[in-house]
Amino acid sequence: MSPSKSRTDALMAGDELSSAAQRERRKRIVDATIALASKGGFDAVQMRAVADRADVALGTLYRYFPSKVHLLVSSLAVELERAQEKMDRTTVPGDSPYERVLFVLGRITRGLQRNPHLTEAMTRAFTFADASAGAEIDRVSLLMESMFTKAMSDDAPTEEQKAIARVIGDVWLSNLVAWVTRRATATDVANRLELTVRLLLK
Amino acid sequence: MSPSKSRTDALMAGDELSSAAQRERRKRIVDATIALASKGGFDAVQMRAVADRADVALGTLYRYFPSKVHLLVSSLAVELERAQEKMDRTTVPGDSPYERVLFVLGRITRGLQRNPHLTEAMTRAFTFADASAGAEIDRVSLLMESMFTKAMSDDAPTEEQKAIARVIGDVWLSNLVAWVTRRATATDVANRLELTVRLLLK
DNA sequence: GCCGGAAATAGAACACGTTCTATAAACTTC
DNA sequence: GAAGTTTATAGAACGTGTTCTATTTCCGGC
Repeated sequence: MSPSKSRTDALMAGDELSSAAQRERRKRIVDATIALASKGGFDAVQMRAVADRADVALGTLYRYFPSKVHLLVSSLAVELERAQEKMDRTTVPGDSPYERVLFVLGRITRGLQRNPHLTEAMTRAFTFADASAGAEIDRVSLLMESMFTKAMSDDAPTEEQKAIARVIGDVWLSNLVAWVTRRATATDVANRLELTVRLLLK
Repeated sequence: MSPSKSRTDALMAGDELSSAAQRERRKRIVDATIALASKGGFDAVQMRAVADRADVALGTLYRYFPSKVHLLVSSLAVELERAQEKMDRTTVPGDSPYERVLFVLGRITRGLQRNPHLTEAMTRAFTFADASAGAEIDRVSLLMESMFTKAMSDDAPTEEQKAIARVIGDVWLSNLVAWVTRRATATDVANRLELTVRLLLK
């Protein structure tokens, strides 16, 4: 089914690229993706345009990322990691898990809403991903989960906390999608998230 | 943006087609869609193949459903309505909302899992839909919400119950997608749903 | 029955994701 | 530093969703 799997996976993992030139190419590709997505959303991330902008050949792009969905989900992971790092450098205010989770949620949500096109591109790729992008999806899911468990407590999360974090993640994503597709306003999203977290943590 | 909107909407609404021939065409199209999706999932629902199988021209197909996503989401609505009707004829067992919701959830989930390809096609279309399919999406969302609120109580749902139903719907969909993309087993899904409903209703 | 406009048809055409081919450049290893 | 291998390049080619065109069929009002 996928003859060159191991090589491709190695390239996708990203941390372990043989040469500096390759790490650079990869970065240029992700940057181009984010730039195009920020400007025009999912549809504007056209593989030929990404290749052009990143100054690589189309074939090279496909060697690094086996599909548009992989590309966008990997970029989402990159963005979430950035957000996570920023969050780690912040002291999250609030006395209860409820307050702290809401703070984190609000912060990230507003961050994403500041760049609607990018958010649209990434959430659509994320939810459209098929089995072949399972690894990337799991990576993002774990990032999200840990984001919320960290907000609940500094200690290692309990199973229940993980479950709560997953539920919050699901609701969060679904509301982000609703916002992106104009079926919900930013206020709707904030209200629903607040309500959800209340149901789960109060 | 969409010059022929009103006409298209009329056709899409489906209940109000001018002639019997048109209602028939529409039904043939949805049937063909479901048949193809059942056999090979999202990718097998090719517009030319749907048109062929429904015995309509490609242009006609597009007159009735402006995109593949509209087509699949409308089919999902049809299927959910069927499930809802079946459920309405059933007396849902269980003394608490918790038990009753779990029953409904388990029933529908197993129903969908009996036809994995169809489920894959529909959930992917649903989550990939963009703003232009907002109406269809809302229709399906409402169906889902009412499914769960009905399980909670026979009376008109409170705001809190609606909120809970929405959260359950979000988690349900997300787990269905995880199952469809092989990131979760049927058991995983059942466990997570149970856990979620417990958190919300116990 | 006939006419005019709407709807349906067959099929070409186009756009973009993806794959393939042939060639060139960049590396490894000796 | 030359030979062989891997990686990158340019661009053609292909598949499928979507749109367009020209023609034909259908349907409601006369």
